[in-house]
Amino acid sequence: MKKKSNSTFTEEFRSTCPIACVLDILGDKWTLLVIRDLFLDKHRYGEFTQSSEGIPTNILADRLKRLEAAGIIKKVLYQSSPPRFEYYLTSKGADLGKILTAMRQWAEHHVQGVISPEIIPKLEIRD
Amino acid sequence: MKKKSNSTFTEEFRSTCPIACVLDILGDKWTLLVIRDLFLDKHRYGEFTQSSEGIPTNILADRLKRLEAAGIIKKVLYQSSPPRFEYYLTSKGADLGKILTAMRQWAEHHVQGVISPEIIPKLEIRD
DNA sequence: ACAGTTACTTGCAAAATGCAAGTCTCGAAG
DNA sequence: CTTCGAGACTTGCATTTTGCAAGTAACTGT
Repeated sequence: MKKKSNSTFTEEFRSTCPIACVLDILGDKWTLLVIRDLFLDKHRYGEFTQSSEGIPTNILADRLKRLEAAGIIKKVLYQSSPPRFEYYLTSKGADLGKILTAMRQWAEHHVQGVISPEIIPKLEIRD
Repeated sequence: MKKKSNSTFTEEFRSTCPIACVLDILGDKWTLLVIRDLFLDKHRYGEFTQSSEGIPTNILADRLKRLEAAGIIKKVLYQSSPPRFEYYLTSKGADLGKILTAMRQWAEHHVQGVISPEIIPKLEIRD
């Protein structure tokens, strides 16, 4: 009897390689910048749009949806009329810090002209 | 007198943020998979095309060109008629190892079903 | 009643990606 | 010779993703 491939895995990911999987989740020009902003203590839609790279609002809305679906961020209601949300990293999302740190260090060594932001001492997580 | 902004920096990069710069260099679905393959001791065009994710050949050619232009990889002639090249990481490229390691570890913790490849003991670098 | 704020959504043009097929150079087989 | 096949790309075009501008919706403050 053939085992039915129930797996959403193959639908979501190109291969079982961990690098490929990570890229399928956040391998594009914008996703990690949203994550970066969360690490810089930004939490609201408007704050993300104000970052210097100028993310288009439709892309931002899409990325927030995907990141929430992936369990990397969480939407938290902060006002009920009209309903408004803040976005926070989950612990899964907070673990991306190591990737961002590795990127920052590489850029500091190898890309002339980068200016690294202050590191936020304690990060708020919502699971 | 206004200083003329000679800087290719602003043409190449969206902002001075190190994360944004790294993403401008390798923030897409394929670039880091080519880098991964180099870390797995693959060096020829044909080897890259055979990886399980199935990179389209036009994309591969384009990424190799960009990575070479960015000083992350180096083309090395291994046969002269017809001229054939192998691609090697430069030391700048080899420093991306920390980013890949961080990604691998995140995936091992947070993505069910990934299968990590063996790590190649000593990596050949060509500067 | 009306302007302003926040958080999106929609429509469409432009760019990037993906697939198949084609090219070019040479080495070896017949 | 002539053809065949391998390796490394390139080209053409369809599909998908991105980017920009404008629009919408639910309030709040004046």
